[in-house]
Amino acid sequence: MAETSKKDVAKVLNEIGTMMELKGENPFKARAYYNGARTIETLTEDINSLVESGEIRDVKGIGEALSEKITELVTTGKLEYYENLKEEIPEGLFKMLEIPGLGPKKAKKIWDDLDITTVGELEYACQENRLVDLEGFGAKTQQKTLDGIKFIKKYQERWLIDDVDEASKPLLEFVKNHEKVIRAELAGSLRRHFETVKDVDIVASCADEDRKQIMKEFTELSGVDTIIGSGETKTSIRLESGINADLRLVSDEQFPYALHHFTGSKEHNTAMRSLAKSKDMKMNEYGLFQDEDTLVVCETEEEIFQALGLHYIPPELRENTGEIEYAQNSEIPELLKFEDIRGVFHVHTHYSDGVPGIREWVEFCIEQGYEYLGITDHSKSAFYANGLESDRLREQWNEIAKVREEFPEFTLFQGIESDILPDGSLDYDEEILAKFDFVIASVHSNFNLTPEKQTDRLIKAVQNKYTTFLGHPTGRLLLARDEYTMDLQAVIEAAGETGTFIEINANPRRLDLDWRFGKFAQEHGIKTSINPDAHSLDMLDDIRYGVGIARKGWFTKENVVNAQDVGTVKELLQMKRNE
DNA sequence: GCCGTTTTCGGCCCGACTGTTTTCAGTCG
Repeated sequence: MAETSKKDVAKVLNEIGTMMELKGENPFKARAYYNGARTIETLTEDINSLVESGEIRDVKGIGEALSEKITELVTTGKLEYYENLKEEIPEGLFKMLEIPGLGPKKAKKIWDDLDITTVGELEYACQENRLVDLEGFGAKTQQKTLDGIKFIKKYQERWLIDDVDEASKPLLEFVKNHEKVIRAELAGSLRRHFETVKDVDIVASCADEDRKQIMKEFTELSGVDTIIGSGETKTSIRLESGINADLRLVSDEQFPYALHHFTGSKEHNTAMRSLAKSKDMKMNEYGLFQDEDTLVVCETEEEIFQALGLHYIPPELRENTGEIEYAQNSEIPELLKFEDIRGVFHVHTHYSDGVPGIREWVEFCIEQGYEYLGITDHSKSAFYANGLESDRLREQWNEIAKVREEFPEFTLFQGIESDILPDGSLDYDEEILAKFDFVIASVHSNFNLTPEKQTDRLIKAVQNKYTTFLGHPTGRLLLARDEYTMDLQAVIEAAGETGTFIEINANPRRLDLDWRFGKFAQEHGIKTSINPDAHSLDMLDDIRYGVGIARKGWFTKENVVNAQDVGTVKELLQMKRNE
């Protein structure tokens, strides 16, 4: 049977929702499909077993109709209802919805009245001035559509987190240090440490009379390419890098509510407003209100949560994946912090494809305040990365021995990033593997095996007694390549059973393990490690992004190997081999 | 289409902004 992943199911449900809107169905019906998609996407249980046992019907948000459709999809790999809908709706309409300012209603109108079904035809129709005559459309809408088409052609929608993070720093510094600004914070998906980010969001408070001046100076900062829009409450700019940034100014009284609102996620906010409503309160970006319009005064975000009977929810957890229920029961765990990180695994040297030498790495780690380092160059199958054959391996081991003598206070672990071959074996024999203090096993080739074979491959790799860590488990390259198709949950379960750790690769292109599996992994006894996969000294700082993703995955310090002291780490690295 | 500690029917988060209108619909976050 072909394995249907949660992602596949969510994608189908989302598309059904969109198609319903394009057909002009009851919008709440469409929303039920969107909600269902999100629910499935964030399930921690295995969808196949939920369907098999019929428990899928008990999941909140999945009713009679959705459970039947999901069951058909999972058991047969197809869904007739969806196939039929797709017959009705032209594919190009989906692309049309990516145009800013163009939603399902307008797309439907364009399709119905002009019989246009692709972005290309739409562009042509705008140039021929044919949109202006449509009911509810006008000259401005037509021009905006044309601009929007240009925009999606020219700019990508999302950025890697490090690019936006860098772009945000001078902006935030300017706003925070502005003499007229009272408080300022980052908001948006950057504050939530989402793996990709759309733009920089900054929320700040000031006196009403100072708004104009602050906004003006914000648009005049160096690096600003275009002013997209500027009012007294919101200013949007585009930086020379192509990244957009929004500054919102509110009164200091409104600041905590605005900060919470613009931090999101949208789904978290929706759930929070529902909760407020159930307590006869109303929540929006200006405040939390009871008895119609009496403000529940809160100085900070913490107090807003408190007013709703909730434990504080860190921004990283605000994805509506159960954090509100946990907060109601005061079960939000103490998440990993950057300061907890005590050592580093997974760096490359010039022996394979890295830049620094071994001594250079050790000196830099000591300078950064770390207590230990585990070097991992590529193994012999990684020809593209100058992987180490056994003679060069011995050369490296000799140098490691020397450096260890030079720095007796620092612990240098001798590791390797071993390729997982297509059959699941590692690419050195046991005799050599036993000489490493630890092994990171990673897939670097043959990404397109069948899901069954890929899953078996990874399970066999984690079952190898020498595999200490599974490296970048999903294999995704953000904004560039999807994850391998396989059953990651089965791999995580196998890792849990064998005492294998799973890294969080902190490289901003990877951020892998995907945070969505963090809770599931911990429930299966998995420890992680925040590994920079650094090829140069400056990449060591990527650990920050890895910590963000670990927090997003609900990881606590105790489940993070490189947050432990060196004595504990030595024991952890030996544990699996001694069994 | 989903849901229910006042409900199995009648709701379903909220407000700004834009552009189209002359009181509102659609889009967005």
